[in-house]
Amino acid sequence: MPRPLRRPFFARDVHAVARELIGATMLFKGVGGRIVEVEAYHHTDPAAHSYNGQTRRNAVMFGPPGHAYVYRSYGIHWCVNFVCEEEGSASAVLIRAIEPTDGIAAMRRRRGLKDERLLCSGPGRVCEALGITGAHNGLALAKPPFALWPRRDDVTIATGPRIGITKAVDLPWRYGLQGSRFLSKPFRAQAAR
DNA sequence: TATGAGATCAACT
DNA sequence: GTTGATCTCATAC
Repeated sequence: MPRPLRRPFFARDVHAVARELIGATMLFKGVGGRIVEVEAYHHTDPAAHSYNGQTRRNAVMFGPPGHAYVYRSYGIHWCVNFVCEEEGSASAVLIRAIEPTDGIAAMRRRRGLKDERLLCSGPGRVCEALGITGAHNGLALAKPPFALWPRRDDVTIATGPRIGITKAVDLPWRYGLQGSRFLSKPFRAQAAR
């Protein structure tokens, strides 16, 4: 078994971390799977929550790397990020999609769905399927209930513009597993196939 | 396949 | 009062 991902893994450039998370395994209370889609956000990026400085909501982003930043999206959903770089850098990787491998029955129950493909194909869906809420904001990723493992296989990474934002819309900071059926949305090169 | 409405909360103007 | 790092369901084509 490979060593779990710990704080030094996250204390690096947010884009490097984002790329390396593709294919990595993420579990929450034993439920989860293979990360297939993420987006990178940096405090110099107008689309990032940390762009305009620290607030109560985004405080975790300004803290040490290797922690979970969970926020409410559109008043309805929860979305989880992994804090990266050094303390104060306020950069994070948004987890957008997972290929379910562990605890699929629990995910189906929480999501009220049969289709495995739709269990975790979007940031709000990931949190609902894994049971992540604002109560988990600020938790360390290196210990329970989180468990993270590096990828063991070779992957082809697709990049493209991020989804659902209105600022810095052209920056290609969305990263995904090329050809995965569990993406929230296909990448352009793949769609043109 | 594509577009639109509604749900609902915290930050910000 | 407006706006989102969203998702689901309904209706139209």
